Amino acid sequence: MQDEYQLDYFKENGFVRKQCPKCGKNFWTRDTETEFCGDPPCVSYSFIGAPVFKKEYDIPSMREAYLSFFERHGHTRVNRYPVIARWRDDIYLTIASIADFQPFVTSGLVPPPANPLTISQPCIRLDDLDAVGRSGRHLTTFEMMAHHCFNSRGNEIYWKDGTVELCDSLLVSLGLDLNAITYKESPWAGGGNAGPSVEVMVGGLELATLVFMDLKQTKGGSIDIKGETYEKMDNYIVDTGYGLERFVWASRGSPTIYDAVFPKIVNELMDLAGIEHAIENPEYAEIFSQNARLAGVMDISGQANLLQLRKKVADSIGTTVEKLQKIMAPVETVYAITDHSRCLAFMFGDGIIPSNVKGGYLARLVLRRTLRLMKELGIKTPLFDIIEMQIRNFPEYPEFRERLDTIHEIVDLEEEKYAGTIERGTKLMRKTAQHFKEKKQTMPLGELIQLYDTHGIPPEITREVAKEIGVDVELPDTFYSLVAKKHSKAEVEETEDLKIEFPPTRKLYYEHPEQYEFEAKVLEVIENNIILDQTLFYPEGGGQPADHGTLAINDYLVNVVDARSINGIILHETDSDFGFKKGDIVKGKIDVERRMAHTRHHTATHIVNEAAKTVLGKHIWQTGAQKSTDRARLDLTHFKRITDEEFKEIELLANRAVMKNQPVHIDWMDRVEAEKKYGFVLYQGGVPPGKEIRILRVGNDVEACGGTHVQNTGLIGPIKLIKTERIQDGVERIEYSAGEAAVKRIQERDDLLNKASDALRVSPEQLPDTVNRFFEEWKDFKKENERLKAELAEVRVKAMMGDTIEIYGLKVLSKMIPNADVEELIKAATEFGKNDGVVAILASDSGGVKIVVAAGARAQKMGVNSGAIVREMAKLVGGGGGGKPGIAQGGGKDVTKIGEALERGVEMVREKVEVAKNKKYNNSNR
RNA sequence: GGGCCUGUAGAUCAGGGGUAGAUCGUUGCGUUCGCAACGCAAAGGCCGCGGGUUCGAAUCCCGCCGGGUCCA
Repeated sequence: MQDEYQLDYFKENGFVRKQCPKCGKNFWTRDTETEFCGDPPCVSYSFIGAPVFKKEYDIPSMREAYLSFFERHGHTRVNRYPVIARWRDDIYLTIASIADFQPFVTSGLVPPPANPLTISQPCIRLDDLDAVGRSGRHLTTFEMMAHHCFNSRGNEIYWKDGTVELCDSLLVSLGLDLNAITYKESPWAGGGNAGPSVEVMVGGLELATLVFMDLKQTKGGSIDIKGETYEKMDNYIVDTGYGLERFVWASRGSPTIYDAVFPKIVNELMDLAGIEHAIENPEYAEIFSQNARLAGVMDISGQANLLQLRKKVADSIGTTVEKLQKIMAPVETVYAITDHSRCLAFMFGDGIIPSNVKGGYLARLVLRRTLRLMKELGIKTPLFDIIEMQIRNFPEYPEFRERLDTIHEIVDLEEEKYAGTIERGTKLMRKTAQHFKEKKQTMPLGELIQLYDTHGIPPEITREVAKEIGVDVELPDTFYSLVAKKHSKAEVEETEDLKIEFPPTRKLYYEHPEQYEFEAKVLEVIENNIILDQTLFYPEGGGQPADHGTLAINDYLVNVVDARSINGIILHETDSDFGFKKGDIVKGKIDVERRMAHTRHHTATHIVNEAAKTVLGKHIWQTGAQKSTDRARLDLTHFKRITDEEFKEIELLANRAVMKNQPVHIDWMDRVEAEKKYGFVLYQGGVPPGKEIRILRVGNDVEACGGTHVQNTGLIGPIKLIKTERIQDGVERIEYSAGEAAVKRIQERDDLLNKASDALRVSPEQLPDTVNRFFEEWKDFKKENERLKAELAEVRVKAMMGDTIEIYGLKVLSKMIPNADVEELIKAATEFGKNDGVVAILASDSGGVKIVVAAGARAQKMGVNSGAIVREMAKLVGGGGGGKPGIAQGGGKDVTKIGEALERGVEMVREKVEVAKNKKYNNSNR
């Protein structure tokens, strides 16, 4: 690997290769005096208070300086991509500039938008969330300035030498002394690729990383890195990343990156929090500088490490940890809020919708964290105001301002939701804490994890409430990592793809969407799969299921039950064995009805999507769609439930779009050109591979889409929305039917309505009122019934009072009440039980056997247990029962045994009382 | 995508196989010149929906619908 770093450029420009005596890593420098690799902890920051460039920059001027430098050096400037990586399914956020070009450009499948190119890509990384604000250098959101160059064998634009030379020239153009640069060797691997790389160190700060990506991970590859094997790629890529914020910081030499990058916002927030931030005060500035220097050489992710940092800083400036903590903590919190709100501005500006899953969850995570930090400082300003401040501070992102209203609504809603969670959580915590207080126990860790995991109660709140209640809690620093441990990682399944080498199947379904029969030559037969040279069979894709149909030679015919596309080769799966051979000419026929239903639903999906966007707002984005013959569904990001009115409006607009009978335009376009013209909104339904993409336009909706579509919207027929469903927080699903399926759906609805109104003998118009009336009446009758039963019970009790027999001074009633239900028996028995020395044993024959026994207080004292009596009696009638000593019920099936059971009940009373008496007698004799 | 929690009176929640409860709110009565407070009383429940187990389900099991929350 070390040969990889022997660049001609280094040799020709007087560089020397050295090994760092501290970390053992190799590095290149022009300055023979340089001893260490230039990377903390081997060295510490030297640029603080000593800016490295000839002038101070802010974000826009630095970005412009960079991009125009590379433009002057033959690169094409490319617009930034969104921070939400919508074109990828493996990551939610754009974490690096190269992410913009993965996977298709880097794999060579799709040409880059320009080559070489330069870009300044906003990125979000939440890995070091805890360190943000404290370290003086960590940010969740940063712009990665980059120049990329995509080389292929025989067509190299520039490679390592050119890259390092460009880096040198850039730094010189900014006024840096070349001797100050150290290029540290640092092999890079990630995401299935790898290659040599150098880190560009200046003043102890890593300003950039230059990666030379030329390896891909392959089973059995010849190059071994960290236990994985790699092989050389045919295309090799210059992947650089220059930290815009770090460049600005280095140009200013301020104590923290936050003060360098957004001084205005930091100051405003300091004011809001009532903190004096006298960064001009030398003494104060020195504390922060020292903190940043020391933080630069330490890992400060856990509480313990933070304390260690505090100690070091306190020692070095001669103060106590407590005093330092008092000064640092609030300021660090302000820094964190500044960073987080900027992160949120980007997330929401690019249209992320908060959710409990996926990317939306990350937005919620940051948002809630920010709210907690604000609460800590007592900042009462609505979070939106701070985000708005950020957005107004980015003149270079005008697109964010257009979304302000939606962002306002979303943020306010999220703030409300969080307040609700905290309120519920606090209550629950109080209850739980009280419970442990009463038991005089410490609240165990498991309980706290449970509270956080299932109810989202952060440990800060837990601690606060515990203090208030006065109970001890077990709360370690590593709380969050313990929570993380509780959740095991999901296994990624690997799909084995079939290795087949054929020319791509000619797609007749695109060329002749109106045809249903075709002839083709059999190219290969693999088990039940047939590969043809051309086909009308649409393979499953874009949420549209595969076509079914038949393949035939003369009279010999087989059914096609599935069609799949693998790298452009279409496999036709058949349901039975067949005698087709390579070279046969077959006649294919697709199931027209099935195809038409799919086609209608597919075009309808685009129309519903457009209608939903009009009704709900521009923020909605398709997250999934599925079509079938009788219905289709569309999942959309939306931050609240779709109301009935909106539902109807979407349906109406969709049908209007149909009735306009608009043409459906389908064009194959160069991918780069299409992206330029329409933007990423093209990729609602996913990102298709390839240089050319199929662009579908219906009305205002433009999407890359590989499905089959009608030629004019009128052919869709009616679109009937069926229902909406909230499949996740922040994602709404709309279900609908189109064409014949819609007609059937409407008819089904009518049937339901008719059946319901027929049952009540009213017309459908009167159904709501009538149902309402019936329901009200039913409730009234129920109450009436209950009252009457109570009354009846009273009457019965009076009437039966004379039928009791005396057992040891207890009045015992044993009676069968024909046709009485359990409730009546209970009411009567309870009524009896109110008379003190009474035991009521009642039974009835309604729906089998029902038994109820009630015993008054004195009877219970004398040993009568209703539950035991019922259990015994119920056994006789072939059932079971139980209850409390005062009242119990049970039942069985054998009606003929009722009399016997009643007798047994009376007997039981006698036995119980006798047993109790003897016991008492024995006890008193002891 | 994978967990976990949850749905009971207008609101907040208890109960967790055996007669559906508490607090607040509502209404009426009492006390008061009136109000607040207080005292007494009452009204208000398909215990989310549909199945299953059981003599019996708000309670246990399964499915659906709704809400919450964590992880990647």
